[in-house]
Amino acid sequence: MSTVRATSHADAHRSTLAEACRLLGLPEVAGARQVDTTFLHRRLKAGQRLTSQGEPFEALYIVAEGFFKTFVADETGNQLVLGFPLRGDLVGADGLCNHRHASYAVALTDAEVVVVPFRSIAHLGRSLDDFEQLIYRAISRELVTDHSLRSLIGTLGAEARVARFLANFADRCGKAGRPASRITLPMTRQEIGSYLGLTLETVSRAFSALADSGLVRVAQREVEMCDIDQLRVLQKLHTVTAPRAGARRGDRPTRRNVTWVDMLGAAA
Amino acid sequence: MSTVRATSHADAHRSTLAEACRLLGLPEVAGARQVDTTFLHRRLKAGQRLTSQGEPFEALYIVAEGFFKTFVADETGNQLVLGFPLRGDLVGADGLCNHRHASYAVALTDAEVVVVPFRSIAHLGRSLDDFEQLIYRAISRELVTDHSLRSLIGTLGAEARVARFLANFADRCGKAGRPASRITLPMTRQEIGSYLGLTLETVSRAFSALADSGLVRVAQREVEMCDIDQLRVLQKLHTVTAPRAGARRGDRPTRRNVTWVDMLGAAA
DNA sequence: CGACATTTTGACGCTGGTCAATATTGGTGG
DNA sequence: CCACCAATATTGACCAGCGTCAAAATGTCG
Repeated sequence: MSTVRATSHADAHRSTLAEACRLLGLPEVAGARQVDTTFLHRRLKAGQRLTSQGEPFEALYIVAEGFFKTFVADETGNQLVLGFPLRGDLVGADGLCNHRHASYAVALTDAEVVVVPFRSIAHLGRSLDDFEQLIYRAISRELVTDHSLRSLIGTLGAEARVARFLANFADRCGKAGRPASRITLPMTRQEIGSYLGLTLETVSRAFSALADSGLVRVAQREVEMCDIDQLRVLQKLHTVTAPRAGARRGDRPTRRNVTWVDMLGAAA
Repeated sequence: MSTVRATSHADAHRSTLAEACRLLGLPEVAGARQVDTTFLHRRLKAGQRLTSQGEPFEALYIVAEGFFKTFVADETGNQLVLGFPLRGDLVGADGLCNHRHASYAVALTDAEVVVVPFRSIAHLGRSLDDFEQLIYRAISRELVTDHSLRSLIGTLGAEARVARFLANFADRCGKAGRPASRITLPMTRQEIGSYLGLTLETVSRAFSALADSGLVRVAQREVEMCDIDQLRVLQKLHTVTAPRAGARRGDRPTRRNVTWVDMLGAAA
């Protein structure tokens, strides 16, 4: 169940309403099976846009595979990252308000989404009143996650933000059916920084600090979570921590060339 | 719960669906006049709670009069302010997701809300399919405002945050039918700071700095906006220097974020 | 009038932004 | 296959914005 949802046979390009419920992680709506409505899928390659700020709102999207980033662009053109949707997340809900998308959504990897057309939202509810509740709850969940992010940015220090971001992202990867302990980040340090309200340098330093304290192993975008629970609760992690078992940084400059596989082998 | 009963007796006011639309500032739904459904009002005194984190979700609320603050409380008990809803704003949408309220809503002044019961959301849509769109758009608007706040906190300095907060709050007061140039803040400095991710001292200093530069006049909670447009676009205001268009904190040179432009171009 | 909450202002230190140099990766062409 | 280049990551040095601690001023309510 790693890739495309098993929509029976060859054409895997459509999803039933019941499958959409499971994908969202919400309890299946009553009577979903009687409805023969199916939703079209859409594939995107890395770098492709799904929505654009200001463009007419046509549909909601449920991520079925791959990673996205959503962001707004201010007047000067630089972007502020709002989130990193992955499998099971809703994309495009901010377009309902003015019938115009209020943010960009770009695929960070090859991806696939379930397309929920605006017409379906408007009319399917007439024949199936549980469907609307599904959408309500999905949008409402967006609000809740947004608020928890606000508490992250508003109160915590840089290292704690990065730590919780990693724990949160790993959890979501786990729920999406991927291994949660070893992840490959689909986004750059700059994008993480924009998301957390930090600069890319600070993010990089935070990664190093977390690695020094043994909570994670980092090699570029490959991250292994050594102590997820600690990451999740981390409030403060000062610079100079206790000497950790393992390689001390700085004693072998050229030893840095260890690959990701090498590190895993050495640890075992 | 008991408070509902307490205020529901006798002279409690009611609103029609069309009135709710006007209150929300959204285009009136077609066929709204044919429906005889009316929504009960509920009055609150200053300090009274409208929703509580964790309590069962029963209804959405549209603020008709007065000011609120919404906040979440972490494990240690101190609160993080999420927003300051006033007339026309939706309150309680984060409860749709898990049928439990995810935040507190407390009246900062004597207030009045329109109660939209959960049952109405679920069943009225059947008989009037435009009604659900009204709720969709109201919730979606919450998302959009949340995102704009994120950009505020993530990128701007303390004085710019306070300046834009004042401009934004004044605008909303204007839309709510109050004079926008002279407002009485219903919240404390600490609550503003929590909302903006700052300490109360920093908020106070920002007020003084803005007053020194002549953009506002501040006397405790009485604020007079002398130059709202300047406040709205303020990005940096160091000390007593004239407001010059300089680089904002957290900004990077334009050449460094060519990535998203490339992405947009490539994806088109 | 007195106790308390809120606000203002000051001094100091640390976190994190800024500038800068280097290392690593990935892609392209000779 | 290797040289070359752009994008990304890492690390260091510097310092300023904002949090922290502290005290005084102003406002509020009994």
